[in-house]
Amino acid sequence: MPRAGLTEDTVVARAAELLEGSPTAELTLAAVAESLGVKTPSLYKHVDGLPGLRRGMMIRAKRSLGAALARATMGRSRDDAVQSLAAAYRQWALENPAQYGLTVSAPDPSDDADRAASEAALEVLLAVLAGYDLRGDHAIDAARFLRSALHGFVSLETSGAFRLSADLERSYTKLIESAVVSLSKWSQS
Amino acid sequence: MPRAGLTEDTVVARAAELLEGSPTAELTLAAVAESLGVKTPSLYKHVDGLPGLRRGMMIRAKRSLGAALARATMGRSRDDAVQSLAAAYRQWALENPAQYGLTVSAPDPSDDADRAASEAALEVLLAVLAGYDLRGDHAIDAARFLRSALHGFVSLETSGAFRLSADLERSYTKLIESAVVSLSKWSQS
DNA sequence: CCATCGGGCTATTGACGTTAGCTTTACGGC
DNA sequence: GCCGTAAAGCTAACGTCAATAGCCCGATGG
Repeated sequence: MPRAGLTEDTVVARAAELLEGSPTAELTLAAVAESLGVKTPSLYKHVDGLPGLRRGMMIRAKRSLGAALARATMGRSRDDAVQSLAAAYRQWALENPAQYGLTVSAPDPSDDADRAASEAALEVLLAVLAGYDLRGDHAIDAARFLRSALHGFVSLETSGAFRLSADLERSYTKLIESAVVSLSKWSQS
Repeated sequence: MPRAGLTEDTVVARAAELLEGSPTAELTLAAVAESLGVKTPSLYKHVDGLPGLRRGMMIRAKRSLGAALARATMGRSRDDAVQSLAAAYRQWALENPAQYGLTVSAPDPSDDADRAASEAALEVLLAVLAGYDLRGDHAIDAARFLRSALHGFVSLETSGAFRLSADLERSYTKLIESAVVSLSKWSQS
């Protein structure tokens, strides 16, 4: 009998696929194992139980989102950068709706990998805001403002809370437009 | 042996308490039953299993939030109403952080009680926005905008995502201030 | 005082997470 | 090529929990 040849990455990746496949159903170790052609206890060789699997998926998702944001803002600044960041943020969430929720969870301060992934994503946002020359508390307020706007819209959209048929693209564009105006108004330069 | 004298309301209410008591731990029928001094199967006389319990908590939470918002906006209009609504929204979420997540879930169209509770809360927001005389798509965009801002901030705050020590009150106030400015700019009157 | 309704119980089943301990595969050193 | 070892995957077993079936008895109305 040949071996399955699993690694932590393959297990976590498959779990993420299953989660996207049926976002309503609860993710179970049994389902992941079966999908990999393996018995449940074997997963414990690669992942520290269900909590470990969830943690793996969370970090994976945060890294992926952070990378997408970084890609979107390279070579751009100010309003241009904010709009590109906002578009990438929403696009990633729509492509990975089930994983999006994982990216929001506050990082465990004692978990280095988690902290690093979370901070990397946050850095992108702060780098973009740096273009507006905001100092001290103003910078913090602006970061919270932008995060709230992005997360709020995307979270409501992916959870199906926007039920009217009106164009979501336009609503989002207007939201970002307004945010940009506010940022510019707060800007020192 | 005297009876416990349970009703659906007492069961759901106790479940909500337990959820607030330890938001991390998963809510279990066994825990609810034990907390009520009753065996697990007895709960099925009042609640349709775990899904039914969750549904009950969700509707309860939506109603409570909707009522708080309605109270906050009575006798107010425009910026005054928006600010009062925003404060009430955040306050409710901070007082019921674990239940807050339940209020966001999109209503099941086939569940009348759920739909009614969700729409009642939405009505409050629409009533407030009516003061700005927004027509058609503009009204929808504005509703989405305001909801996104409120939910985004509150959701990030209750999940512990804002880790810097800077004053959250001030950040929220500025967020709402900016939102109000945008609404006024879109207003026809 | 009795009949009925229903609230709470016991017993049981099945799914799942988790641990312990075994088997066997793959691989490095000789 | 051969062997020793680390680890991958397995079986067996246990505990927890959701859920269903069926019973008992407490409460209430006539």
